[in-house]
Amino acid sequence: MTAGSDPRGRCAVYLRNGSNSESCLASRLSRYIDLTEAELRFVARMERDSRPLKRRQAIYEIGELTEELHVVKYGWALVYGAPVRGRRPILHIYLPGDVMGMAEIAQTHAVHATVMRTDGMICPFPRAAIADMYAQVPRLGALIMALNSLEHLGLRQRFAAATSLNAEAALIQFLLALKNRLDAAQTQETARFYMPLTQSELGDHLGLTSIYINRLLRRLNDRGVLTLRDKHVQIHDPDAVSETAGLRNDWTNIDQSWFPA
Amino acid sequence: MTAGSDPRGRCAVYLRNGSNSESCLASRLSRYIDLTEAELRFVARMERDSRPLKRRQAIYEIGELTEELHVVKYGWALVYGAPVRGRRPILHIYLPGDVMGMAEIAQTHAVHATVMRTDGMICPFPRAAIADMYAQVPRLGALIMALNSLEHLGLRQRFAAATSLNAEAALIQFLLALKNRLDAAQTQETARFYMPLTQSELGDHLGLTSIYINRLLRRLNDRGVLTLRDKHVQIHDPDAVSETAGLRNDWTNIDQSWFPA
DNA sequence: CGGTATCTTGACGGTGCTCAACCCTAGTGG
DNA sequence: CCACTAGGGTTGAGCACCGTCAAGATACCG
Repeated sequence: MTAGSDPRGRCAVYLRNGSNSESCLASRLSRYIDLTEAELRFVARMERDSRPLKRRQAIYEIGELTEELHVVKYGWALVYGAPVRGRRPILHIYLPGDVMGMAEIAQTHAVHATVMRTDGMICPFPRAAIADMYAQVPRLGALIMALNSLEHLGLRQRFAAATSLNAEAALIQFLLALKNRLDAAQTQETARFYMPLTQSELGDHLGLTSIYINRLLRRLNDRGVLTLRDKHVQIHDPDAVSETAGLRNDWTNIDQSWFPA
Repeated sequence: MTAGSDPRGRCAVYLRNGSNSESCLASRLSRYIDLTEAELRFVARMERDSRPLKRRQAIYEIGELTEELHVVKYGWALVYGAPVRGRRPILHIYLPGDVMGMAEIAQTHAVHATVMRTDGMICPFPRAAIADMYAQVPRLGALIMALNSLEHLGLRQRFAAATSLNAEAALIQFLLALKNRLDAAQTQETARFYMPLTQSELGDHLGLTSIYINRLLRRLNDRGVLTLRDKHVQIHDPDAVSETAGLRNDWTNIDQSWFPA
């Protein structure tokens, strides 16, 4: 199985140290550093237990006690904010290889709901493992922290888009950012990529109505910029897209100069 | 000097362990945990060097090499995104006691510009100190991480506001969230609080024009909800405000159950 | 095959932007 | 003391982007 063949984003990639792994987290981490044996063992322990989930199954409900974090082994998960004016904003999208719950690690109870968007598999691990990680495999802790900061930066970017771009540019920027993330997770690498969200969900994520999303997609399709069909996005005019989006790709490189030895 | 007397947010509060400190960071951290001697020493080292800055002085320019993080000792700092359509979005507001640069710790060069909004004082410290902190004073590292997650959650909240609230509710929510943060930093504790941003800056932060901000403020003033005059916000009708904002206050308590001993 | 979710298209209206003035205050220099 | 400037606030007229409402068409799923 080659990377990208499974729309849900299963991972089966070769790590740099020669071994291979079905762990999306390990493969993603090894994109940035060569994992030591101890680090690989720690990651394996984080993914020891795994739970298959169906589409629409909740991982956290709002207000629920959250004693564990989760690694996404495969599948997509959506983070929903509290309902407001009859609609539920989608605050974040978790992809395979992501660690879910870092943003809420200071809370005893879930602030937002997290729900599987596709069938998938997730691996629960106790919150205290984060502290253990810093003590036992500090370089891994720093890397996880760095990846979390990428999530933070991505959110700032989306915030900037929501506040200062028009709807079309925001939509294009979202699709481009998604492609960057999928590429960084090594599950896809083409101009055509899997995107299972409905137009209504796109609207909830971008703060637009599904009706307007529909009109935008039609317009972009008619102009030959990009196509969304059969849950796959195909970018026909990457230059036009990159230009209107004006998006940095922060997902490919991270600075390790401050990492502990 | 009592807390809140200085509009710029100078700190001179008594720590729980009996000593007192001029460090906003120490006072803020000690709001959550009783700092040990070693932890206090570490914080003091982070604030050893301090640099006075004037309003409008840049801390980071976009693209600049960032070898250091900074603690805000007093004053406000604004994070500006790249210019887009002639306007520069304000992505974050740093207040006294905040650690600046955590969101960009994975980048060698500044993604966003950070500029002093008021005169102030900041304390640079090397990025590697973050890694040292996890090694030497792990509980402090976990706390800083938790505070960073609060910043992350706050951004999610603002994102939700930008995408699913109308302009009036977004403005009210912003002011309320600001009050929560100021209260958590123990620099203010009243219904009236310092807010030095111009209407134009409020617009850049909320994705609205200064003209519309002006109309909204006038409307809220006429309805007796709140007043913004002389750089101070006075909330007259807290109930109406809380209701339209529907805002959680995550800044008062954090979960320490997973902290290392 | 029935029922539900999703997509599509049209007509209309409102929130919030644009453009264009004008005012007020503080600061500066003559 | 006053002219001049810059930054910020205030208000009006007009309009565009995008939401709302409504109705069908299509695809998915039991």
